[in-house]
Amino acid sequence: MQYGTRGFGTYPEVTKGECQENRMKENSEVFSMSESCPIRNVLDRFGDKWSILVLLVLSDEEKMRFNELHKAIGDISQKMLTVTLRTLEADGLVSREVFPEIPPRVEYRLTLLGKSLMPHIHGLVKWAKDNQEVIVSKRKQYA
Amino acid sequence: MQYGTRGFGTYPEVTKGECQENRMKENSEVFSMSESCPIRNVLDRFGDKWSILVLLVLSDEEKMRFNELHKAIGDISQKMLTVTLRTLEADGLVSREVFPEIPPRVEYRLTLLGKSLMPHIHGLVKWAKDNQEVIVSKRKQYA
DNA sequence: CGGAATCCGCGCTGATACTG
DNA sequence: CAGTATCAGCGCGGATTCCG
Repeated sequence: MQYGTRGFGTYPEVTKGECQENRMKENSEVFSMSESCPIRNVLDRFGDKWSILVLLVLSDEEKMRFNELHKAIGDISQKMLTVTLRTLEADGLVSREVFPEIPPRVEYRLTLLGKSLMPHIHGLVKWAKDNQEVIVSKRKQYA
Repeated sequence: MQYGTRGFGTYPEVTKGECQENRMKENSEVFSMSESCPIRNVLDRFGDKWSILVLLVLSDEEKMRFNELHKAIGDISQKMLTVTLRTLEADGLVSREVFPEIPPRVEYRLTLLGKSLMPHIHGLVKWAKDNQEVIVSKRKQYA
């Protein structure tokens, strides 16, 4: 089992590197910007195991209940679904509405901010779909 | 330190869920497709800590040597840079050319496949740049 | 210069049990 | 139904050392 398969693990104080200016040249798009770069601060949020999947599933329906999401994704644990949703909510990408009923009902939906992100996610997914076979085969060839 | 900050950790046999059909509705874009979905198989590769950053840096120059990449990224360890580059190479996104000289010289560059991915990455980065302040502030508000 | 190899700690993840 | 709480384990990532 070589590395690179996935994932993180430890992650102590590494990001203190404040994105290191990244000295992007004329291509510009200077990342640094004061204390923290968007790549580390924002994109890392989708580097977790489930965020993108949750966003994709949510983008298919106007609103979804907790268990709808759970079934739609399938192999996510309750805990991680909760954690992922909370994070997305904290970032303002997903809204959470609790209905004071019994049994409880909670509806999740994308916020406007969340919706504004989706085109880019879908672009990435389309690329992934278009190229996954090539990539998988290359991956096998690779000694 | 609450969860959601980042990262993975253990990751044993989870992906066996073969993307669970994901029953995408009329919005279509059926993911499943036989044995594995592109999201899990391809996008997960960029969920690691460095891949996107390496691709971005590489997209700025036609070719880069190992230590150029190392300096450009700044706070990546040699090991992780090597691992990341090897993975990207295995996936066919980056090419690696070794020059039989002393001292050794190795040049990395994006392949055509890698270049075809960049527009989507840049789209994501632009979104992140445009919205990072909002997100960071929302994150702070969130109790 | 550009790695390879090794060791090891930290914290995310999943499982399980419990609750209003 | 929609969570919360607790816990243990494992694998990622960093640091270090060595090499051609």
